[in-house]
Amino acid sequence: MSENGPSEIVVKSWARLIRAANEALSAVESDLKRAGHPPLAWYDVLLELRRAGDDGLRPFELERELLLAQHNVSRLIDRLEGKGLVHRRPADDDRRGQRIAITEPGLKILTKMWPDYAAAIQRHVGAKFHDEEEAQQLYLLTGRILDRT
Amino acid sequence: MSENGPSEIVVKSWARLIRAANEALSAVESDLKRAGHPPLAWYDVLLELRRAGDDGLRPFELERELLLAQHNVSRLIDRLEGKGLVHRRPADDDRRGQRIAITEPGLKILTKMWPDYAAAIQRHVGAKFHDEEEAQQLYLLTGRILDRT
DNA sequence: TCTATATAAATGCAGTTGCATTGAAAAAGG
DNA sequence: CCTTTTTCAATGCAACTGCATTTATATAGA
Repeated sequence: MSENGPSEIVVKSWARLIRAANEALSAVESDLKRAGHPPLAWYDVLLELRRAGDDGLRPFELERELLLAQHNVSRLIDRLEGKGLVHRRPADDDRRGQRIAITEPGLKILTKMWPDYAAAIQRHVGAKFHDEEEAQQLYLLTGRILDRT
Repeated sequence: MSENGPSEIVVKSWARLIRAANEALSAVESDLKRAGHPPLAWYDVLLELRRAGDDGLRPFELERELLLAQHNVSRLIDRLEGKGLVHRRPADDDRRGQRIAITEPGLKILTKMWPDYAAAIQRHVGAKFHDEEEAQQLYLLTGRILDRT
């Protein structure tokens, strides 16, 4: 699969990949919004921070994990901090940097969002598969695109 | 696959679907930009318009085809018109509406972009597959999510 | 050590998107 | 018909994103 031009079927699966991801994402986002939740990006950040524990993460680590641009992370954290969901403190081993940790209210948001988020995933993605096998296949194929072996 | 909560593998394939689409899309977009091309959204619009032929399309038709918000289409057309790539004229059967058609320069953009676009698709998606079979599978699975049978 | 280079993060500005509203014309319903 | 509702498209405003630049600190190299 590494000849010159893309085959017909590659182009078609490219188009559908983009479209399916888009549609699923907007559907899920809109469900969440309707239920009064913050945008998904917030969930992603908070989830990473919960995983990281009390020490939190450096902004540039978040950047790598979430594939966001640097300035974007900077301002996303601004907003989350503004709502009291995360906490900024200087990194004690690098005076250029800081360390972002999740707060109690931040943890609450995560648990409050999850049921609706899970339901939306099931509704807009899970329910479309005929069996678990298909989910597994999609997992594998998207893994290919992400170079996960 | 339509029980209550999403299974583990559904959640994981959801996450990868979004991420793979994102990464592939930004990689392709960045290739195009580096080559001096306009954003992919322009390509999509122009492609639809070329398909539609001389009569062009109504903005709301573009909206449906491309899954864009109404006001977004409106301004996207503004920009394309500004560059002379499309042409607006009043719809003769509906005085509220208009009809958008592609221009000669618009057609040129399409043909100029395609080689680089195709190469980018191949590089960031096609090359990742082990065989055509896998592309076919992804096509099918994303089709499921889009409710194409 | 002292200078040059690289990295961490913030910020100003422009372009884009989302949201709500508006204006106009068409379709529907009495 | 005439009123009400719906549809098509544009626009003002706020939020967000991308891009380039800036500030500060750390690391590398002469």
